[in-house]
Amino acid sequence: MKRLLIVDDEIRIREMIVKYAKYEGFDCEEASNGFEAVEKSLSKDYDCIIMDIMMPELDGFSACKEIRKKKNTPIIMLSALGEEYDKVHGFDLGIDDYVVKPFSPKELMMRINAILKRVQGSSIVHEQIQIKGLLIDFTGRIVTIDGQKVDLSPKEYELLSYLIKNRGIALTREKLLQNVWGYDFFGDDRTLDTHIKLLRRNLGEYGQYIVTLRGVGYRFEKEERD
Amino acid sequence: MKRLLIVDDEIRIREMIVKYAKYEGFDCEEASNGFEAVEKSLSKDYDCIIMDIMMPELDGFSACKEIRKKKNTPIIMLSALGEEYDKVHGFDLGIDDYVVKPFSPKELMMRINAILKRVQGSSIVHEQIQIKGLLIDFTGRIVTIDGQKVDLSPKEYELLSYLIKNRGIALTREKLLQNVWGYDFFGDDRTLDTHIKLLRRNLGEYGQYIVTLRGVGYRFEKEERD
DNA sequence: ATGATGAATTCACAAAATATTCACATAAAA
DNA sequence: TTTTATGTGAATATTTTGTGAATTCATCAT
Repeated sequence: MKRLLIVDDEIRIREMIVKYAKYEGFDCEEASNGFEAVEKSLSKDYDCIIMDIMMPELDGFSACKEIRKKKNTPIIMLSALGEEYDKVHGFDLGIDDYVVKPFSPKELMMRINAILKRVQGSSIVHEQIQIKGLLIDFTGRIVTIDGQKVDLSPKEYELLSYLIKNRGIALTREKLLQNVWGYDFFGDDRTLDTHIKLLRRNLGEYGQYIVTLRGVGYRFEKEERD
Repeated sequence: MKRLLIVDDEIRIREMIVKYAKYEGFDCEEASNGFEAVEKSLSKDYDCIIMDIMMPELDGFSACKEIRKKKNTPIIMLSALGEEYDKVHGFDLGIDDYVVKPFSPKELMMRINAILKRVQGSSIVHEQIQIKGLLIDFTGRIVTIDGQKVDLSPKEYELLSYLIKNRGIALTREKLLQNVWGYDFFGDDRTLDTHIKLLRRNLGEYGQYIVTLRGVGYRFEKEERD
């Protein structure tokens, strides 16, 4: 039986979803804020998480980000109409789908089923990007160089991911900080440099692919055609 | 139009796939064994390769390995039921997806489309302007002359950007200083000239495109130039 | 709780790269 | 020719990044 985690601060919404989900044969658990959601989802394996964006304590985006650090559980976001549309649409956080409130329970169930089917069918398919000998496996969160695993810290991995997913594009320092650190980073100027340094070191020869754009930021060099 | 390479020793399977793929708007080529597949895929750029595992001469895995030495073309493997173990093994070789035989053509098409979408995911449209051999890619912040990267300092790049975006238009020194430097530049008279000099030097033959308008400023020549 | 461990961040400089200035050469207008 | 504006190389100033060594944080096992 498929197990879902329903996250929303409004109990009425949770109950509504749970009711329909049970009817569809799902096993449901609930959480009323982001913290609970992160906690539960990391301690147990759910087949899918349905989570609201606006919540007290910890919002849906942040919770999603936290969960993604450790797990790949599919996540469907519930967003109020017009709320942070670009962010949801931006997909930076690894959201699998989103449903706009108010939604019909039927619609939501369809989305859940679609995702479960998709995930099932391709659960072994690893989303990955390869640049010559450098392979980033996003599904497994593994980076290898010529087949040898490279040990990266979480931040280094996040940074590399973002750079590589946007390879060939000039990324400003601000953009990098916003996307890898968060929308509220006000730390030291050298934090980014330091991580770039560590990343370059760990990537060995591939470190050169990270080119610095003076006065702007960095860019991961796109592989030239063969 | 997307180009596929279909590799299978059974002609009936190939034909079946080709038929559906053409219907979906793909351009198809075929190979009946691993050797042919390697040969073809290295001499041409395909958007995706669909390849059977069990084949005479050279099996799918070995062919995949060979291809990966040179190219990163997405590969979808076709595996007979019961080759489960091989699947996992296959992913280490850089296979992008697999489909179990017997499969529905629709399923295969979906996988192909999914992969093409994924691979092209990062290829967002780059805003760029080309003047003969001189290409300015604003998205990547890269300037190339006949495909060769040109190394420009931030100011040089900004200056070139502004000139080129306003090519064919006479730009006063004042306007250039205001737009490239800022509304509060009160430096030396020679600052602009010096940067123009450096820029011209770095642009080689294309330096001539920056024409000086005595008593006024500069203009980036629109097209013709002898 | 406590300490050990590894990661993230900060800090103070070092090292580059870039920008600006200056004195003078050159080239175009008057 | 004289005047005026632009081009240039070299010296100097400024800005931006890179780096190693703390320091702080967070996590985990004891």
